[in-house]
Amino acid sequence: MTVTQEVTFGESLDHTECTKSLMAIRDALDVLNGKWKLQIIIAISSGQHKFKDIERQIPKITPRMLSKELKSLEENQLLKRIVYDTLPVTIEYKLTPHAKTLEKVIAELRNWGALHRKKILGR
Amino acid sequence: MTVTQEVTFGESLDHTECTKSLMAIRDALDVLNGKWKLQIIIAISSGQHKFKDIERQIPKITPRMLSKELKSLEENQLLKRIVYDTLPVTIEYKLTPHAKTLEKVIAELRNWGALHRKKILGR
DNA sequence: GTAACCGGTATACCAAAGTATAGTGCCCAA
DNA sequence: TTGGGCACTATACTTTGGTATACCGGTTAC
Repeated sequence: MTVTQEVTFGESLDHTECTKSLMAIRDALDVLNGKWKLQIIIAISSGQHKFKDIERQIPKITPRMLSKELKSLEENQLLKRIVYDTLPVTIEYKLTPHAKTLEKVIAELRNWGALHRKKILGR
Repeated sequence: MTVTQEVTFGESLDHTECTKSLMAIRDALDVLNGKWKLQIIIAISSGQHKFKDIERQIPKITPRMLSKELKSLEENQLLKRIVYDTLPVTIEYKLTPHAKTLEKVIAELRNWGALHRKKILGR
């Protein structure tokens, strides 16, 4: 005998628990959101640490957006701006260990995104 | 002896692989993005299936946004709009099994979001 | 000295996302 | 018959996100 099972989402949570979860999820999404953040993270991860190098690696990004997004990522402690006391000063952007903790999230997003793509484009 | 380890992001990927991954991640983020989508999913998951009921459960949402977001979620096959041939017609929004597959992603986002919150607000 | 590179900032603009407010057509109950 | 609920849509507006273009001060290479 087959009955239509209600599709629910995780265990039901009481109101405050639910609000807390929602805030956490929003926080995570906000950190990753924006047209360029992921590409910047990838560029740095792939070995580009200088402003101009990152700019060159990401097609069409403007210095304004790069500057903005670097600041946002730094505020979120995903990267650190390091000033070397050379002449002229050199500046490097490096991912922090905290950025590393994003890996699992990103892997899940990638997996689901790929699954979703198949689903929508008709396997 | 301690050396500063380079923080990299997953295994390095070649360019096409990387672009594919990026697209998948973007797809996933886009599905969840928007101020109201998660709350709508939660409302439906928690048993509200009618337009007005969902609207009442989500404070401050306007019917315009609810309508838009429901359409977006339906396009992404996360929910289905079911029209019952009653008088007057009743309409119900139900999550699909595909929505269920989002659970792991959302759990990861929630976990990381909570971790991040602690990190930023100074444990 | 002047042209070019680095690491950005400033100003103006444009487009997407979200809000506010009102109104539609249908049904039903009093 | 009129007032209310349901499931929305329409129009106008504001806010946020992103683009385009130009420029800045300091440093080196010619």
